[in-house]
Amino acid sequence: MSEKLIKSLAGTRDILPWQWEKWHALHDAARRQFSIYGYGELATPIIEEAALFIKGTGESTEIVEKQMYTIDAAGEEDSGNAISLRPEGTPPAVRAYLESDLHKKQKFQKFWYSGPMFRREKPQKGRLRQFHQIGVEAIGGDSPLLDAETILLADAIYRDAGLKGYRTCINNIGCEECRPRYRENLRTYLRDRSDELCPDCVRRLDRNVLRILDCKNAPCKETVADMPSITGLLCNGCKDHYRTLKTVLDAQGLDYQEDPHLVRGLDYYTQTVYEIKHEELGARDTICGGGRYDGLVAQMGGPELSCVGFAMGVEATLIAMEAETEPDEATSLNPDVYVVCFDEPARIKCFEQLTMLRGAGLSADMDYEGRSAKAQMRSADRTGADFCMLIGGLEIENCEVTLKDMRSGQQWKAAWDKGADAILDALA
RNA sequence: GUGACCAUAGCUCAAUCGGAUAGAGCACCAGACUGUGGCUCUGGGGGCUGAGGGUUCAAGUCCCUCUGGUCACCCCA
Repeated sequence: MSEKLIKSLAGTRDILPWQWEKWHALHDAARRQFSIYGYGELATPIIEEAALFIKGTGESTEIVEKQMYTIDAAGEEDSGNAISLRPEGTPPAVRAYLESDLHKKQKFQKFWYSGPMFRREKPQKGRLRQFHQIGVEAIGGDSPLLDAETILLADAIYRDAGLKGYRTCINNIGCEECRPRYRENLRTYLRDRSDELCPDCVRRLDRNVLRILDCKNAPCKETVADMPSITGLLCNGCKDHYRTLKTVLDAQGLDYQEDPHLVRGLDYYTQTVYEIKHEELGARDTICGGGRYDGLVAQMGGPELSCVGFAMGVEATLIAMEAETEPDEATSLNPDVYVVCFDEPARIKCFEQLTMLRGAGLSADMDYEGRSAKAQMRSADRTGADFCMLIGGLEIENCEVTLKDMRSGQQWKAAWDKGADAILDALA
């Protein structure tokens, strides 16, 4: 073994058998709520044409510019066949919707998806290069009720999963009409005060003014705090949309807060944007982010359609869930029966009983390493077996098995072919 | 991508100023208990000190590079 061990790539993780419980708790909660809310499951490939994300996610976004894993499928430079590992789920969902002509059958569709996404960035806790998202896309509806529905859905999933210390922030960043107006407004306002801004924000003036709103530097925050918020500059349509959304959320009793400085990173968001944050996560505290993307479908060559959606970060959410609960023991398999072999000649007969137990639908296991009876009992105890079936020369001679209740310590005998029945009776 | 900090047994951590064979708890294995788990006691296996180079009589300890992680930034789930 002088070979050097190959390790997993930076920012990628294995999920080991005992780590699945929380993972499934979240996914099961999500599936329950998707069914209740009427969202259909959609799976799309992990690889897509790079152009899908360049057009969809946005050419100038950091994700597309620097973080996409892209290879040239034809093995040639500029062959036009570049394919990418998906960095996010929305463009593929829209692509699938358009490609399957679903909009011609029924314009309005609601989907959910879950799976791995890939972004080449510096790994950190809850921020991996292969990470997982659970997301929804409601395509073809412009009602603020739909915005409310997705927000309530995300909340329902978290409540169902037992998560507590999170808060929901919402904002409206304007439509194609009023956002450019606001952006210009913001730019002229801040340009006069550029000496108060950090170097990053000076750069943002031209590239992405809205991002200055959630800069973490104190001086920038102060400068921005005096700004007229976008809420006052929204067009009437956006104002109405936002007001209705809040009315609906209020009526549902959802605990949320307005954050006029909430801005999302992707280009395609319009109007409603929201984030769910968790207190345990530190600076990067968003566990779910979403909003409306009314221009995206048309931009990708489809009809003019309005959409809303969100994406939950699975790893980030799991960190939040783990922070809230006591670190519990590694989950064990808890078989119904563990078969213990007293002597070597009995081993094959033990396996015979093991198969019978399994055939009866009981979860059962045994030792395969030829260890002592004592060691086998320890294994039985550690895996959390409810019963042991003990077999040695004595039992085989008498054509019976010895059974032991691991909680009470009581032992009794059963006929060789009645072992499984005896366990089933004891379990009932 | 930028900056800072960190890396010692399966896990959590020790190791004085650069000094001798790198220790402890937990976990694991075995015995006490000859056909039986938990509790107790006793013993045992386990380490290229993340990898590679350098300084030195001497490196876990100092310097450089790499890898990985953590934190903040960029950005975002």
